[in-house]
Amino acid sequence: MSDARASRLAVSTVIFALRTDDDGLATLWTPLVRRTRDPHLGQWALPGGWLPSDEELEAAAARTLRSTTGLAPKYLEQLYTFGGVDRSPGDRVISVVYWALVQSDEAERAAVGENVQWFAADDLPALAFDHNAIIGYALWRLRTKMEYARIAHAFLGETFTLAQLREVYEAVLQKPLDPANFRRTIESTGTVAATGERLAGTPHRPPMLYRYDVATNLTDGTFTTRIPPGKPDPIKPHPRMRT
Amino acid sequence: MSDARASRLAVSTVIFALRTDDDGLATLWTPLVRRTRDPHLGQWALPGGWLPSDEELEAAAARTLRSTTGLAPKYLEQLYTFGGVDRSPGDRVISVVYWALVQSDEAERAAVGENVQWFAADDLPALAFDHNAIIGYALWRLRTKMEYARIAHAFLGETFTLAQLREVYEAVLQKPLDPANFRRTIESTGTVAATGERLAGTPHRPPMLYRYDVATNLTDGTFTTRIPPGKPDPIKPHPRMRT
DNA sequence: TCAAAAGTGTTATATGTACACCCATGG
DNA sequence: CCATGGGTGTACATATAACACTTTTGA
Repeated sequence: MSDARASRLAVSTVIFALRTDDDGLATLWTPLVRRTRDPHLGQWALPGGWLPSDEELEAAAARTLRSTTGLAPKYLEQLYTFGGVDRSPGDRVISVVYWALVQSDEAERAAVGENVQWFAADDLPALAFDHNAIIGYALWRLRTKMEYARIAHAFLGETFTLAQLREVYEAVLQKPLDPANFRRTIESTGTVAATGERLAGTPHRPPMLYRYDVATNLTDGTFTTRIPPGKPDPIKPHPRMRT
Repeated sequence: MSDARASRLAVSTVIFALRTDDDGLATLWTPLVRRTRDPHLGQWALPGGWLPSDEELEAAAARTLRSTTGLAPKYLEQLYTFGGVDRSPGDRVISVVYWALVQSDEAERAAVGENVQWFAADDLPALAFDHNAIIGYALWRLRTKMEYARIAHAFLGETFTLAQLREVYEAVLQKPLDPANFRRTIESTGTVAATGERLAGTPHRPPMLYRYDVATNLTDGTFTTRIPPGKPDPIKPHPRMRT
C-alpha cells in the first residue's frame, strides 16, 4: 500500500526578545535549535515538537519555550497553522505555530549552547523547512500588532520608564517616535500607572517608573465573543503612533 | 494500554452570506449541517471533515464549502486552530477552522435540505462541540476586519452600486453609515472603479455601477512578508468608517 | 553651570463627522 | 411635478504630528 501517508501534528514557537547591540540600538532576536535528525539535519529550525495527545496546544508552545530557553513567555498567541502538503519529506506535517515575547533582560541570561543559539530576527540564515517564511510572517504580525495592541511591556520587567517603553516601540517598528507625543499617547490609554518611584543613577533628570496597569485593561464590550475559547483578552487597542 | 489516545485532524469552515429578511434588513446567515454520527448525533454543526493527507488545508475548506452549499468562496481565510483536549469525546480532535464569504444572491439559491440548513448567525441554536464559540469568534473577526480591510465586495456580484456596498457594511457592522461620507471614503481608497454603466429600473435617479478594482489593490510595501506562504494578499487597509 | 534627558505647552495639519443642498429619475 | 435616493459642498470637531520650551539631575 504505497499511497498511505500519515499526517502528524507539531507545535512550534517563534520567540522574540530585544537585544541591545554594540552601538546601543535595540533589535529583535530569536532563539533557534539545531536539527539533530534527518530532514535538514544540522540546520537551524524553530523550537517545537510533536503534540502529545493529552497536552493543550498553548501548553505545548509554552513548554517548548521553556525547554529551549529556560524562560516563561510574557506574551503567547497562536500565529497560524502551516500545513502545506510538501513542506516536509516523509509523513505530512501540520504545524500549529505560536509566537511569544519574553522579557529581554532575562533573555540575555537565557540558555545557549551547541544546539540553541540566538539570531537577529531580520537577518537569518537559511533555515530548515519553511521556517524562514514562518518567522517572516511572525515578524510582520508582531510589527502590525504593536501598532494597535498593548504588548510592548512584555519585553520589559515589572517596572519601566516611558523611555524604555518607547525604545521597545522604536526597535520593533524600526522608526523614531516623538518622546512628547509618545508620553501623551501612552498616558491617554491608561495602560500604565506611575509607581511613585523614580529611576536613579541616570546621568540626567531621573525618570518616573511605571507599571503595566492590568486593572484598566478591560475589553470595550463592543462584541461579546472576541477571542478563541479559553483565552482571555489581555489586549486593548490604542491610537496609532507615528514619527 | 489504556493511555494511548489518538489525535485526529479536521478542517471546518464558517460560511457567511447576507440575507434580506421580510422588513428589508440584511443580516448575516450561515449554513450548518446535521450530525449523522454519534458525538452529538442530530445536532447542527459546522461543515467540515477529516483532512486527507494529500489535500491542502485551504483546499479542504473550499471543498467542504462547495459540497455543502454548491458555492465557491469569494473570500477564504484561516481563522484559528482549535485543539482543546476535551472538545470532543473519544479521540482528540484538532480542528483547523476557516471562514468564508460567499456571494449573497448565489447563496439564496444554494442547496438546502434535511441535512443542510441556513441560520441567522447572531441567533443560533445550541450546536455540536464548541461550534457556538467558534462561530462567535468568526463573527467577531468578520466585523473587526470589515472595519479596516476590503472584503465587503465578496458578498456582492461583479458589479454593484455604492448603496449596495454600503448596505453590506451596515449589515455586518450593525450601524447606519452616512451615504455621503461612505462614498468619499470608498472612492479615496481606489478599490472600486466606475464601470460607466448605471443601474436602471430603480424608482429614482439611476445609480452608477462599480467594479472591484484589483489593479490598484497592491500591498503598500512596508514589510516584505505579511501573509502566510502560498497566500496572496487581497487586502489593503482603509480608514475607519463611523456613524 | 552645562549637557542631556524628562516632561509640558502650543500650533498646524490631517482626518472624521454632521448635515445642508442640488440632481435625476419613475411614477 | 413631486417624492426619493443619488451625489456634491462645506463647516465643525477631533486626532495626530511637529517642535519650542521649561525642569531636573549628575558630572
